[in-house]
Amino acid sequence: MIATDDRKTRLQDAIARKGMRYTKQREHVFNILMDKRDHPTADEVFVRARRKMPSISLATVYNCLDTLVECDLVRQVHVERESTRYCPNLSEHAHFHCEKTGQVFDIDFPEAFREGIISQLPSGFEMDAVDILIRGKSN
Amino acid sequence: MIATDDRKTRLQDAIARKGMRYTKQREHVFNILMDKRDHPTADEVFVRARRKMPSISLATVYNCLDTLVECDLVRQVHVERESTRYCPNLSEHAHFHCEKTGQVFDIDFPEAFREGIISQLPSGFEMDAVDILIRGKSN
DNA sequence: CGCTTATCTGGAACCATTACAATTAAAAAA
DNA sequence: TTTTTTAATTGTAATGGTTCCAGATAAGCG
Repeated sequence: MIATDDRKTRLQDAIARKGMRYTKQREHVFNILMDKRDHPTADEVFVRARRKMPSISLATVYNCLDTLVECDLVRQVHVERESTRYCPNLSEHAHFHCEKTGQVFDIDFPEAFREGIISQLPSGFEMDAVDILIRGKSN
Repeated sequence: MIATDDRKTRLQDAIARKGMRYTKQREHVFNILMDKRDHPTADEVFVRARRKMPSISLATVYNCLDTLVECDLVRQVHVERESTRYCPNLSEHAHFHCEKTGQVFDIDFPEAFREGIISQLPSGFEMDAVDILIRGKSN
């Protein structure tokens, strides 16, 4: 299908741009993140990956995830010191962590926020990125 | 001195309120955090603590820090998945993480921000707290 | 097709934190 | 004050997520 072709092309381009190699493992891990955008941990990705690729190793899953982050295709999400989660949503957004279920949700946040935060910085501080984690309960 | 007395009273009250016991170790660890508000890790607190109390153990430092968090006297600060840091600033603020030096700074943020974030939440989401981490370079 | 070298793999190593069991010491009771 | 109770401290072992390593495999260029 066209959507899947686009995805593959995007992955190929991003990897080529960094001078790295296209591998089945990288493609498979990327597809897992794109198919179910539920902020899985490396271990959860490993479990899903093995279903269609039983020979993949946990080390490779970590390697692939690092590569995807490096290629700006996915982002890491940190909740306290829990296992790192992975998020393929590249638009600027915050994360909501439900204290009851442990789930993580994407929350859009207005453009104005970024500016507001920057305007609050003392001189001499230069911002590269903001991570906003909202803790609470959903439903 | 009066300032130190106030501090001690505050610690005693907070601990008593939770029905816990006042110990030299807890007092010592609390003083370390209050004296130099530079967001130390448990290990850094351990190093400082041993200078005046050579017999204190790392396990105790972790226990004391947990207690202080429990008693709402200090807060944990998380930067990516690095070691947990501890912050005695209880007012609502963000943290700035300098990518060059690794230092963490407190950044005030306007009341309006909290409201703004809450107003952005879809219905069914209830916020307890927000953690804002600004990544960038200072000086 | 062959060659070079990045990537993959399984397992060992690492590091922050937690768990545990024995010892010590708050602080309540006598 | 002394005794008693039991929470807190201590040193060490265990845990869990992640990284490191060395050998095997496979991209992708010529």
